[in-house]
Amino acid sequence: MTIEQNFFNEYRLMYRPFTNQLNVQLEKYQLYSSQWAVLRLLIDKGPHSLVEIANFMFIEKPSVTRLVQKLGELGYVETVAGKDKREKLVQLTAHGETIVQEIQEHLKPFLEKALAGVPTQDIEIATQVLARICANIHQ
Amino acid sequence: MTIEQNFFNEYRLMYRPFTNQLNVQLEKYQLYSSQWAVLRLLIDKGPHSLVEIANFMFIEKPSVTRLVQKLGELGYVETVAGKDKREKLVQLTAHGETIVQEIQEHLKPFLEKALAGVPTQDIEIATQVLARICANIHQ
DNA sequence: TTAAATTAGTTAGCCTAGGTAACTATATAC
DNA sequence: GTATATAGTTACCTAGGCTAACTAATTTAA
Repeated sequence: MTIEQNFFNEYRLMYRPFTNQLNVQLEKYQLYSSQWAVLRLLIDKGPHSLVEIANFMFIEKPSVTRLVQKLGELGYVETVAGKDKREKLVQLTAHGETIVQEIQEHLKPFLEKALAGVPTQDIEIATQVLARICANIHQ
Repeated sequence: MTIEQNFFNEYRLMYRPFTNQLNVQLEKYQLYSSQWAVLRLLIDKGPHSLVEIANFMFIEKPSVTRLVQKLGELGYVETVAGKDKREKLVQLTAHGETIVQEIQEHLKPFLEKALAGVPTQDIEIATQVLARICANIHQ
């Protein structure tokens, strides 16, 4: 087994357990991890159109439509007119901003437990590796 | 955004694009990445029962049943009697072993391209980080 | 300046990769 | 010898995407 194969093996092995447990953490906010990813984007980088969200998350437009619809029903986001009549800007509601901050606090111990015993520097290196792969994959 | 949040952000962002492209690579062998993961386990660690595969991959028994059924239809694996009449051991067929080696060669450039520009040492660190998280998550 | 092409978003229906509940058959414990 | 546990299967459900085909608005080009 090469070092590359081993890396991607571990990468894949972690995905389900982590996502499942994250979904459990998010249950009390009626959210799934995919929806949480949208909220994270909005709080970190401000309002975005649906196409922008799709490009950022590397998913297709119809997937974004559903995610945003669900977040809208929960009252966490709202859409406002964009720079032309086609575009919709998605932004957090006041309630949404409060909830996102609450969730971030709620998730903190979970994420810290997941990374327990890992030196900060190693987390940073691993983060850079993942980002680099993402860039490599998209040419 | 904390360093932990940033790590898991990058982790999640990479998942779909990578899996989608891996599935494209595996298309000519009529395999999906989930099925490939089973073949990888069998070639690396020898024959396993369905329950063992489930435990190793952190998925449920019915999911393994389906994966193994599909691999059986393709002629890549076969099941033989286990240590009692309930247990089935899943092992690669002769054809399966040939194919797995062929696929590993086929995937090599793809995986290397994905990790292009990443120092070997950083890959190792990232691999350890992922393995540690996996362990932390399962207590 | 109108016709063709492009872009933002939606709807409908599909797929992968899982999951749970409930079952059968065999094995173990009391 | 009955109760419990274990290996595997079947049926059905869910998350988190996908493509194709559409509408409405905008831009390009003839």
